[in-house]
Amino acid sequence: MYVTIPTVTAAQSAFTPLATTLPQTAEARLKPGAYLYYEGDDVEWLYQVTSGVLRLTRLLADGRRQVIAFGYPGDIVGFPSADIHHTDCEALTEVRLQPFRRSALESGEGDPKLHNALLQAALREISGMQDHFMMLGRKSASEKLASFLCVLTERVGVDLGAYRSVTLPMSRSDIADFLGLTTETVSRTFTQLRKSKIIAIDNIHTIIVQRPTALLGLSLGDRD
Amino acid sequence: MYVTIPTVTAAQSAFTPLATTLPQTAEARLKPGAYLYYEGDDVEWLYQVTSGVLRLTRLLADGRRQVIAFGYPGDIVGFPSADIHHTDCEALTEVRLQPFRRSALESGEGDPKLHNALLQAALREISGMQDHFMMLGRKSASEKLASFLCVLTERVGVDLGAYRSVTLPMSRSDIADFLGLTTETVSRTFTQLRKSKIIAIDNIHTIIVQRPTALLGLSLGDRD
DNA sequence: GTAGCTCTGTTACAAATTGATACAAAAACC
DNA sequence: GGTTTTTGTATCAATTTGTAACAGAGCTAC
Repeated sequence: MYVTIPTVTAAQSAFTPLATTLPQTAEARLKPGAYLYYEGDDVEWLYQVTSGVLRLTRLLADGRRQVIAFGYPGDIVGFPSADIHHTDCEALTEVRLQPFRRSALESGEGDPKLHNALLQAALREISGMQDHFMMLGRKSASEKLASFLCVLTERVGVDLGAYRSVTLPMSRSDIADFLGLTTETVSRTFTQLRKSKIIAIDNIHTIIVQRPTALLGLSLGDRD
Repeated sequence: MYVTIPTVTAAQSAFTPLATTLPQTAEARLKPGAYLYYEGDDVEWLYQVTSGVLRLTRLLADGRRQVIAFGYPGDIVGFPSADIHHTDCEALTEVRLQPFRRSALESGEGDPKLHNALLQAALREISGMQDHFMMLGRKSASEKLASFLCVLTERVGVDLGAYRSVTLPMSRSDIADFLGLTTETVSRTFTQLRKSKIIAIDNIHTIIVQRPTALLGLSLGDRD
């Protein structure tokens, strides 16, 4: 899951199971904190998230960390490069996954439809990452956090009548490492959004969006 | 072309023409300033850069710009998502290109080897972009510019005996928009590198790397 | 060729944003 | 329930940006 232009991203990423005519491999399950794979591991499987949330990270030698993506239902994770994984992948919640053999992407023998679905997912991944470049390189702290909350709200938010609620299973430092900020800046920006009554913080992992239009405006760069 | 860990990136990206048993489509040529495609165009072709340099950009509604990548010899550009291009692509120099029909990537009929080569290029693209996330999100201005110069030096630098020279066909603002900085910061950082005798600036588009090891150190986060 | 113009790049200084540090409060974990 | 970890907030510092002035390269017209 990547973030820049909330409405566009949200629309295309609804959960659709990948089409295949073959019998599916049995579903995999992960408990919170469990790792699906590590950077450097050989790639044997790709996975489509069925339920729950994954976190993909990369580390620099000096300990700096970048969260590459969060894996939400419908997302495909585990694309190989030179046969190996290039991120760590950890479950943030209970996660259910549909595994696909790497050969389903790379050889296409057996099931051309599945092959094409995985290829299209890889191409969508490239486009989504390009969006995220814009976010990391050119957006301010408040634009970044507003974009993040907008996309999550549209994609996995719950309708509460007047408002909308969204659950954030990740920590503040996960959000910071995803958006290229420090945890303090994330915290400060949450507080600003709360004080301007755009959001309410029900508890640390539950945000109520009170003024979605204002949040969208902020994400697009309207001045506070 | 993406940038984070100089040595790794440089090694894998030497120019290798994609293997195909079919007759090749005639080479395409672009003059400096010519556009290969625009954001929103239908994708009919992918291209491998044979010689010259391309610049891929995305724009935000308010005019902010992100340079997504520079296309150097060996790079594949034009991966579609939802059938359309998601960046503008302009030639910075005279460019020669080998076109491949989009169907060579997507259907694979005709030439399985070419299909696989294009797929592997797409997967390398994903990994390269993940590297670049780290750069945009977690590196300082001097680390960014040092990384950029390191990668370019290794990939397209010219050996001058003791030193190494590299040509930068792009403008300072292109570099800024690639690294998520302002042109002033890029300019100031060039000056710092010059004053500390790590590089010399022969002319605006030609850099001499005098102390490659110091440059590599800077790119990895060693304190000035 | 060259005078004048435009665009790009450099530099200095002020301002703003973000980051670092410290500590209190809240939450999560045994 | 006590300990550890995470989060929030404040203050201060550092980095980066914004502004502005100027230098210089390249282009055009003459």
